[in-house]
Amino acid sequence: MARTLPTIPRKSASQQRSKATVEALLDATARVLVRDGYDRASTNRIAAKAGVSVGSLYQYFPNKEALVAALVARHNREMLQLIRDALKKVASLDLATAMREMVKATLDAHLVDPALHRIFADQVPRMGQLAKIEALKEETFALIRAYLEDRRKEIAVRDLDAATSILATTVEALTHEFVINKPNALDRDRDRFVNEVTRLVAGYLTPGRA
Amino acid sequence: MARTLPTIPRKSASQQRSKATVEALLDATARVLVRDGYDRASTNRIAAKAGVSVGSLYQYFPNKEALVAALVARHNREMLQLIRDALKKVASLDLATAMREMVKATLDAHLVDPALHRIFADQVPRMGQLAKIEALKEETFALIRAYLEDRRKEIAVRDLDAATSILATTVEALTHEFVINKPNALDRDRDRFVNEVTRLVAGYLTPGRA
Amino acid sequence: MARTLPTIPRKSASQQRSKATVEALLDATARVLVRDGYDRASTNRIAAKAGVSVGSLYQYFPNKEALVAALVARHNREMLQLIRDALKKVASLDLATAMREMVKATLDAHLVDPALHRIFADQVPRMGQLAKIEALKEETFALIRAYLEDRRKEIAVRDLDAATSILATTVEALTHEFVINKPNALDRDRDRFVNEVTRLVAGYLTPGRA
Amino acid sequence: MARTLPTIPRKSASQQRSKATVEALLDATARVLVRDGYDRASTNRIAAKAGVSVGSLYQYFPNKEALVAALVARHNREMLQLIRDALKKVASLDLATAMREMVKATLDAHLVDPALHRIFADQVPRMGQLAKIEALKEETFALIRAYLEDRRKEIAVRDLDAATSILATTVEALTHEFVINKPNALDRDRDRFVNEVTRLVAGYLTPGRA
DNA sequence: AATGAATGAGAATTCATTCAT
DNA sequence: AATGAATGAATTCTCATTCAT
Repeated sequence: MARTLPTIPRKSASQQRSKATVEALLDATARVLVRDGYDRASTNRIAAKAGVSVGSLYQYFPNKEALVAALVARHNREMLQLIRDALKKVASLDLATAMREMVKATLDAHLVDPALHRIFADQVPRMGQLAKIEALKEETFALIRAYLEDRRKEIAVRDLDAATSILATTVEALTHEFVINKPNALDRDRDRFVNEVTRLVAGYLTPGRA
Repeated sequence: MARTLPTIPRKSASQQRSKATVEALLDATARVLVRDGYDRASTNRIAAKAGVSVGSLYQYFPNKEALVAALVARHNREMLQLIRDALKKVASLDLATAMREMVKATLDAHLVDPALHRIFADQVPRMGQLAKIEALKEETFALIRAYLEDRRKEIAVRDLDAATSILATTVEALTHEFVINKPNALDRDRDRFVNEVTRLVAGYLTPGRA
Repeated sequence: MARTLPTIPRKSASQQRSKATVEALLDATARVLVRDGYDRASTNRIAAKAGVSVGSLYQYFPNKEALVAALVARHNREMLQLIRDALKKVASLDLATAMREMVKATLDAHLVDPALHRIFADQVPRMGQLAKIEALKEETFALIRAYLEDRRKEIAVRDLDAATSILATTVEALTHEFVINKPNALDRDRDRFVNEVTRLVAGYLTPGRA
Repeated sequence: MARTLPTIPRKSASQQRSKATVEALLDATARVLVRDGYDRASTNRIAAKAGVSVGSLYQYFPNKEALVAALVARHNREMLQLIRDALKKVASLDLATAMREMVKATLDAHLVDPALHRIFADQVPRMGQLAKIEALKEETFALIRAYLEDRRKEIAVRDLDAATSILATTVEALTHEFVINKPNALDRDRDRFVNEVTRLVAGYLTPGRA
């Protein structure tokens, strides 16, 4: 029997395969990290879980850090997408409403994969490449900052950079704290959390109004 | 006349020796962590830096985690002491002033040993015993909460627990963020940082007043 | 004509490699045990002697105990094979002759590698997995028991299990004692040893006949 | 108040104290061996259990092996005493009865401290000094041999040394096997065990009579 | 004599990474 | 490109023994 000739161009096929392998590896990394913790997440274990040989892992990632960094990046991209979408819709809204949407989006972002997020926060050392994967922060900063610029007149703070930092950090930290350490409070009353944080930051930007 | 009995108990000599060894080990751990990072901080390296044998290290700490945990605890205790002292003096002061003192104390606490603090934040995995040691922040919570209780009437937030969480988390996170990622801003204008954070939290507690 | 497919499966190469490594490790373990004793037989030393890295050792054996257990098992299997072969041929023979063959086979078994056998007896702690590996002597028990069952009528002992235990233990212990502690006696007069032990056990099974 | 002068001569006092310490150490060794196994029985642990400092342990025993050897020796002495007493009374008795008494005494000896005996058999490596502490065997051999000499005429074996070896080894091994691996059988029917073993060895010495 | 802190060689084991097939 | 066997440096931890007090 004649061997069937491949109908799909080789390159494309292998490109697709590559992509699938990379995704499988990232998925496996996430699962192993969550299940076993960072310290027990060896490259061999991850490759096995991905149904791929260690050799293949190193075909796509030069070292363990790069693998984890890629996963962090993917996770951040997913979170960022939510923030981006939310802030896109907010341009025309008043400050308080805009802040509320931002808080909600941040919360949604943190709920994308809380278990994985927790591992990143608690166990993955932020050093080397990992230290730099703060792209999430940077774009969030830029987005917020752009919105505030638009509303400059309504805002009581002169130094927009500082205000943006404070805003972003506060919302991020409070969301993180509650998602990680007080998930029950959120389950019970998500709206109250959003209200309070919104009030906190809105009050900061426009004192006296609240 | 009977031979004078030794007034200093026998044990004290070796007890002092023990204590010195433990201190040396903790100091060495701090130095090695800061210099080499968590991953390169092996027990042998730490013992060597402490001028002590590995055996001695394990005489006092059952494993590496316990050693680092003890250091974290010591560091936290030092930071906590500053917060405690500040809040002690604050009982009779008005809200805004009290908040300002709290922010200043938190900042001082973070400046006790920023390099070490950064290692803890970035590299030391929070698992096992380490996860629990954050419990020291429970005392901060209690202290703040007690103050707020006293001033309950002036405060616009009903749920004191939630308010305390938000307050503590916000001040801690902002301080951390600026100490770690924007040290220059602090060097340039520490007062402005304190002002802004104070305004943020005071505004949250007593809206309309600011 | 289509390219000839490789007749030898890909895997076989690496499978053979694996097998060779395992064999090399077991051989090295035996040699190191005999030369240096159990306590000095470190996994690193064994790996070195096998011309293999420690890592490979742990690829195939989860810990030192498993390695030694595998060696004990291999040794027992070799010994058992001799017993098995001997008892196979003995089914139709009379009791005294059968016992003699069993004694001879046991002696041969103990002479497979007396030095190694001595290490096992004297130095290898029988704990954990090792404790269970003596289970191989269960097959000896079963073989003997089956033979006795066949000859039940000629035997003066009612409880066959007890008789088998006594038989097996006696022959084993005497052989061990002489091989280990009185090798000269055996060198001088192997037949006398066989005669005496045979008489001992045959007399037990069929008193009055001897 | 005047210090009471010691009424008991110093030397004797400290000699008694020494003896007590040594006993405490041996007792502690036995308990730790049984509880934790040979590998986990460290000198520090033993000293602690004995209520004595490690330093003191080394005052009385030059090294760990000597300590264990002393314990083995003490245990053997206790066992031997039983054998000795039994064989003393047996001089005038006929072969079968004498053998029976010897088997019973051996069994009693093995029941002195079966747990400890098992540790010695299973876990304590017989090397160095330990290899030589077969004094038990040697004296037992001598005692049995002396008895057989007396009864030479009734015995069918010419080589008394060989016969003694076979006798001693057989009884010892069977007793050991049953005490260690078939304790239930003994609990149920101790007499049967004694009967069978007696018959085995008596039949060997005086064939045709049984 | 006793104490117990200190020692440090050495053991088991892991895991990121390489490379022959 | 994939495979997975092999590598070996590095790490944690133990424990018999010593010795200053």
